[in-house]
Amino acid sequence: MANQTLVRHVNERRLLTVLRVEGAQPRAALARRLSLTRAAVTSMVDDLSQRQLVREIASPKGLPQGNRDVGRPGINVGLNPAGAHFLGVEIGVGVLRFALFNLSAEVVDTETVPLPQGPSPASVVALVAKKLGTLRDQAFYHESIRAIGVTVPGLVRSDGYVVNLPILGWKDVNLAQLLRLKIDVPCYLENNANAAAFGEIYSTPRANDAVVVYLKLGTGCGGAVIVNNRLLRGADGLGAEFGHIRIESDGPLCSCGQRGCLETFVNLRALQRYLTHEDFDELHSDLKLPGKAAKLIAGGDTVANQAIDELAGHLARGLVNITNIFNPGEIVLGGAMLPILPQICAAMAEQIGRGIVPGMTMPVLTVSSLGEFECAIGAAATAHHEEFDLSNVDLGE
Amino acid sequence: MANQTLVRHVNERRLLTVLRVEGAQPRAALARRLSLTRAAVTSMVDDLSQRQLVREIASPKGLPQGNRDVGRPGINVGLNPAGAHFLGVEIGVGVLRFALFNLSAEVVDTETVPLPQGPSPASVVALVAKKLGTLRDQAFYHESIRAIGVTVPGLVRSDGYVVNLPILGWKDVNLAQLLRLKIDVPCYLENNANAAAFGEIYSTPRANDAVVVYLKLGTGCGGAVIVNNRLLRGADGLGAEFGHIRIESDGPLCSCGQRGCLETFVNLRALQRYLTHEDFDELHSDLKLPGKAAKLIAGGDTVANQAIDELAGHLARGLVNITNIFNPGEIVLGGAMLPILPQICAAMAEQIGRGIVPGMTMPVLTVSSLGEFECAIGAAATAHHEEFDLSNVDLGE
DNA sequence: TTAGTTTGTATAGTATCTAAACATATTATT
DNA sequence: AATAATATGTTTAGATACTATACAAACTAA
Repeated sequence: MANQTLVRHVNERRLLTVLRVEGAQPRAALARRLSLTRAAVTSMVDDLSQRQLVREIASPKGLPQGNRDVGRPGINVGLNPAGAHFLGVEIGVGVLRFALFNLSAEVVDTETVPLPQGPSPASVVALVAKKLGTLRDQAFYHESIRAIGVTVPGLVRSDGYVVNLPILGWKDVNLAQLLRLKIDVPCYLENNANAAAFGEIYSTPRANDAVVVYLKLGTGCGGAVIVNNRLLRGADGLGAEFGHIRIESDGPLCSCGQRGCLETFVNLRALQRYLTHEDFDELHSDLKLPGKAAKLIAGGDTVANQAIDELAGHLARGLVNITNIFNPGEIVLGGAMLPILPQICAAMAEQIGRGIVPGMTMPVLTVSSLGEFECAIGAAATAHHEEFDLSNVDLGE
Repeated sequence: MANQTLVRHVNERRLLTVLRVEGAQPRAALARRLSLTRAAVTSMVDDLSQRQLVREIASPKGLPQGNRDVGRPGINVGLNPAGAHFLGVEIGVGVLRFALFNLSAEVVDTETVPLPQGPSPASVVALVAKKLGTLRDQAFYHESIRAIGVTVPGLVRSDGYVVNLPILGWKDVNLAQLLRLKIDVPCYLENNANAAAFGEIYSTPRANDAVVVYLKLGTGCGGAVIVNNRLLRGADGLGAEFGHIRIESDGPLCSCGQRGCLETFVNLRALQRYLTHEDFDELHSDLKLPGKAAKLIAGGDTVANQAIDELAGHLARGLVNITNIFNPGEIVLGGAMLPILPQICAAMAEQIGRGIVPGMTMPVLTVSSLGEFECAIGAAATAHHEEFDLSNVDLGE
């Protein structure tokens, strides 16, 4: 598509994105912001208003251009949050998490549903369809759910196949197709680390040209990179497998078959090892461990502090590589280690600063702001992005 | 800009890109290819024809749709190669290389000019301006040079500053500004590895969604990544510093201050060390060494073969990390090591295959096709891309 | 009250697309 | 050789969505 409707399509997404990121504004301000005439904005607002996506907002009153209080005051135009909703689904181990986004990309509902061990893909899809039905029974959501995003804790190929998901017992499942057969709105599939990263920049928008690296630290060590508000994807739709950066010539055997992978030094099991100097089975990795460790640290526990330093030392070596490769402006850490991430960041800063190539700016280290539902929120953000975000406009080759 | 002219702008670049990549075609074929009407293509061709960018090509005759030979034959429309030219400049150590592109992205002229040690930025810019003048003295190029691309062997920040170029003795030089003051066509600045990578995909176009990793092996070990026909850039405009991936906990001291960097194991000096078991000074690194080594290998020399294997072993460890991070469909090797790159590729394949995460497709290992002028050609490609390539269309936030 | 400023809408003009019709150039069939 | 079939390239009318300009409306400042 590269005809006149492309222009409207682009400008509509530009307008919606500006409203989402910068909030409600009068038409005249939007016209200046988008380098369009007021007439063009009037026409777009009329159209979007009819489609329930934007609305006039009585107060606070929109002020005229400049600081001066002269001139006819504008009427603020803002997103109509209830005009569209997006359901985000995290398929986790033993748990299904839902997060519902409105058009303003705000979380308006969350739910956690237990999942049996080794659930069949069909049963999970049925639970998603059921959640959709339950939401639609409420008049408020009846017609407004536009798309669904689903994340899985593993590799999602661009054709919608879940190639390998040993923790769920899935292999070569065409999850995208299963979803599409049972659900009558567009479904988007995403890896959980990718989604969490995307949720982060959607919830707290960064500059358009920001390069953000995201690391999800939990039972494994997944990653994602965002450039120009888009996820970086490889040839198979994979990529950013930061857990398998090799930081040692030797070391514990990794699930990938190599030795010395970052993931073998930075995960919950390793944290337990650093804390107790004993090696437990991977399957017993304690999701509450980071919380306990955080308490120990707060209490001034030396062993816990040393354990954090040891983990941070390994992670920093991986992050030096990652920084030299991507030159990110920001590195966001998230995942189950959330409670101790501030300590980890603090422990790494100096080592990373020393390791990166001269002339490169040290990335800002931050902690994810989304918490437990980060993947589900990211899934919702993925769906929102596909339907309404400017950065997703396709010029068609 | 998101008004009607955007549509024409996009379609024009789509058309020019299709003609460049797929060759001359009748208007009807272009209309099908671009999902436009024949009328729209007629209008565009009229316009581009007047601007000397495309022309009708008498033979070979354009065949009608399908295999059948019925219907009025089309008149092939192709690029007018002489309609625009782009000068690529490589600022190297002791040498200035020029490559001239025509609109079809074919190299129509190359030249090598010696450069004194530690040349001043101004003197280099003067040599570039002189070359431009000389070309313009020829009637053929008089009005057609549209843009200039310049590469430097070091970090180029997005604001046009060359931050640090110790081999030339430059530091914090605003080269972009110096060029713009002396040269009356748009000038684009690029790091040499980035440019070489870009030249490679421009000379042999890949699929639009191809992920290509490029490594430049010479006195150092630079890199570049291309996604969606665009170079990946970091927050400072840097990134892809593959030479500073750390593959060992310890090792020779690197210029970046770390130990264990890939670059200390994979460069000309290291190759010399593997060949002779003696360590020479970096400054004496012999650019002809790879050629000599290739001859030894062709002669069945055991030591040379072992040296290649040793170098390939280290490089493969870096490439495993890079592959897991980017999931590239292809890895292209280039640079001064060109003569021995086929051997290096062969020696690495198995090790890389073993190291990458399960489920990921092994990238194809290829050798750059451009040779000595790869950076200058890449610089010309950068200029061509900025002026005429679809992948450079900006929707404006 | 009047002038000045800014907003939002209305109207005319413009660019560029699509759709449909048509003249043209060729092959296939009678 | 005449006619039918098919595809190309151009022309024309209509649709879309922008800009430019004008103007009524709503406010502040003098």
